[in-house]
Amino acid sequence: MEFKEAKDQFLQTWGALGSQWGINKTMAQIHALLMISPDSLSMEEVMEELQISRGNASMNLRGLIDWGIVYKEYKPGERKEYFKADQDVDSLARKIAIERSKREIKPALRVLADVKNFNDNPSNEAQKFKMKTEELYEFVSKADTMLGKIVNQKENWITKTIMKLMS
Amino acid sequence: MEFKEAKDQFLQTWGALGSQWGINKTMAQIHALLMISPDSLSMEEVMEELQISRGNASMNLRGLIDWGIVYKEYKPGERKEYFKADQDVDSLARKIAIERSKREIKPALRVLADVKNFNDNPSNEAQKFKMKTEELYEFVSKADTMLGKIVNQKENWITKTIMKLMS
DNA sequence: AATAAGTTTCAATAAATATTGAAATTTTAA
DNA sequence: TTAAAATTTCAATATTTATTGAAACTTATT
Repeated sequence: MEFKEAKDQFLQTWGALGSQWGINKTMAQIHALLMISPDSLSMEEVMEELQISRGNASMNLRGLIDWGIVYKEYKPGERKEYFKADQDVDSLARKIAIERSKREIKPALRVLADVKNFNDNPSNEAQKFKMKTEELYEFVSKADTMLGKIVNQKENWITKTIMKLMS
Repeated sequence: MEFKEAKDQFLQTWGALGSQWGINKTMAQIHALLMISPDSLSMEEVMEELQISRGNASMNLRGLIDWGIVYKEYKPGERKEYFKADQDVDSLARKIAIERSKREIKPALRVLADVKNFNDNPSNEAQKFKMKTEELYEFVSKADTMLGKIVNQKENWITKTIMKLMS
């Protein structure tokens, strides 16, 4: 396989993976592109490489900056902005995990906490509901804690986690 | 909050959570509904409760059965089919994890394994690409292993994992 | 074997999401 | 200031994904 071909396939695959794990396709692709680029890239270069519009590039670059995984860079004597990705693979995963917990899991937990305390009602159906929602609340809550624990170990968290799980 | 209201809100929330974690909204809602129901439900009942069409109910029930988290039940003297969910919360999460690994992570890994061995090329860009794709391959591969380890502990895997991560 | 009850399929449609492109805005250099 | 360069915004459009509903099919009953 030639380099150009390999690169394109990589960008496609990483985009698809990203869109399945909570960040959209273009965002994942831009991030991937910046990751593998030796130098920081201008918006033009990103547009060109991924064949996307200016608006799309602008919005998704901002998105990545909001997520804290891409940074702006200014080159001396140059007017335009350049972008570079956080070089650390782990930090991408960590930030996705944190963000998803905040945006999805925590809000869902609040609702679960709420509904499991509905005005009591002695019917069989209501009793089972209470039981199950309590169980689900516990489960989601534990899963969220687990995610936090995995991801908050400072470095090499995947390796560390696997090690601990060996025992 | 009244029971009916609590139930509806629960079904909504669980559906939203599901759709963010790789199973579609209706599927997650049907599963949730079956989980909290004391008795198994007919397709009619599912349609009625969630206000969805027959086709939708049929396809998503089949999907849940394919995933192995919902079962058909036949009541003596009754012609229609009834459905009940696996009562175990853990098994839902376990099956989602297994399925996602199989459908998304493993295929992506195959591509990564492939592209990182492109026909070598001494340019700076190509060298960095090689380095990063190798790194990403390692990362995804470890993450997949970790997911497998977490989920393959037989019972109480979340609790066990949290315990191990405490040390 | 005919018919009614129940289920599945799938083309058509709707809903949700992502992308474009050009006008409006902001920034910088002369 | 002014004007060119760069970026952002957002209504229009395209794409993707989910849902409907009715015809086709399957299964059970008489």
